[in-house]
Amino acid sequence: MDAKIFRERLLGWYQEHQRDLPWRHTRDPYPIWLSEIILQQTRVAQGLPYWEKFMQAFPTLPDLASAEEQQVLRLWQGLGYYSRARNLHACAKQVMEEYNGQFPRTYDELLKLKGVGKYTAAAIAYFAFGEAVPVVDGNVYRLFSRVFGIETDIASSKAFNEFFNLGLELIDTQRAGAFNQASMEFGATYCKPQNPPCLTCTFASGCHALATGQQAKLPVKIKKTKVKDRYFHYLVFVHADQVLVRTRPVGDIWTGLHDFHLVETTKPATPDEWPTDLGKLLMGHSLKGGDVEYKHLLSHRRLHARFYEVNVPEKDAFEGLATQLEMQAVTWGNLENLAKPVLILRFLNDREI
DNA sequence: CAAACGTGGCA
DNA sequence: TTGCCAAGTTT
Repeated sequence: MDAKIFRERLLGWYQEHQRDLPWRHTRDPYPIWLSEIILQQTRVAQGLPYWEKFMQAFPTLPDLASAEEQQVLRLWQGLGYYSRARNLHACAKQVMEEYNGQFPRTYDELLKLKGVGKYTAAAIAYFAFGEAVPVVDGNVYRLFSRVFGIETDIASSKAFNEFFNLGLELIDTQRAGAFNQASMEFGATYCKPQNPPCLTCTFASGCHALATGQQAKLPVKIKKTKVKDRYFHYLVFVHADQVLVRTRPVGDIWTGLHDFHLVETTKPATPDEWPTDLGKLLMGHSLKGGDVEYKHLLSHRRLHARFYEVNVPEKDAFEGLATQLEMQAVTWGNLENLAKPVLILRFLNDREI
């Protein structure tokens, strides 16, 4: 399909069907950057409330830069991929210190910012500064691969260059218009991963995938990792209105966030089957619970968390137990008042600790 | 460059 | 229920 035809159809569709999103009403790079970080691997419906929360709490870049990292993480709770929150904060400080509080205006400079990769740099360069750089995200991979019949594995590194170069051909450098927004929007809401409505599509004539019935096969994405199961047996020690929390170790899921002491197994296990003596040890200490299960599903792993609430009548008597359990970096606190970001699991909502 | 990183919606 | 995967970046 000719570049001009593609562009006209895409922009024609977009004019009719674009969503009204708050970060589209501005060219201020700050709210645009914030939206792009939040929307990495995240749907608009899920990210929008967070964008609003952040804009409320930190209306300007200096507000965010001068905040405590803990406060940023607390606001990010529940969104996932928490390194984004740390990079967000680090980036804000970086722009304040290295760029005099002004976002750099070019793709190459934007790429140097923390948490800003090829996609986000292109998006900001385009949306805030009008640089005609094509964005290549999951939606663009899908749209281009289907319409033009590209069978390159989109997980491979050369795929990016191939799609980026195609984007350069398709984008109109003279009057770039809303090309990038339109291609992402179309991929997100019309040329969907499953069951796209091809018969009424504006690209119905000329689409390679429709002509060959390859909609479900494209884009090609080779997946390799197999699913692993992890079983977390949480011990929630409770004393009056306080619980024992700890900082999660670096190098694992939820790094630096807070949760409770846990025993991990690779299979379902009851306390007496745990690889430590913990289960037996706790039998004498009113171990209750075991009825709250939190299932966490990822593309390549399944997390199963079960919670055991352990009542601690006297903190002093507990010290010996804590030593035996080899518990480290733990502190007592009221979850509501903790000044630290706490990993909110369903358990907490259920129990109102 | 493969692997790791969260969560929630959908069929 | 299970699998797929979404406006990606970092290591």
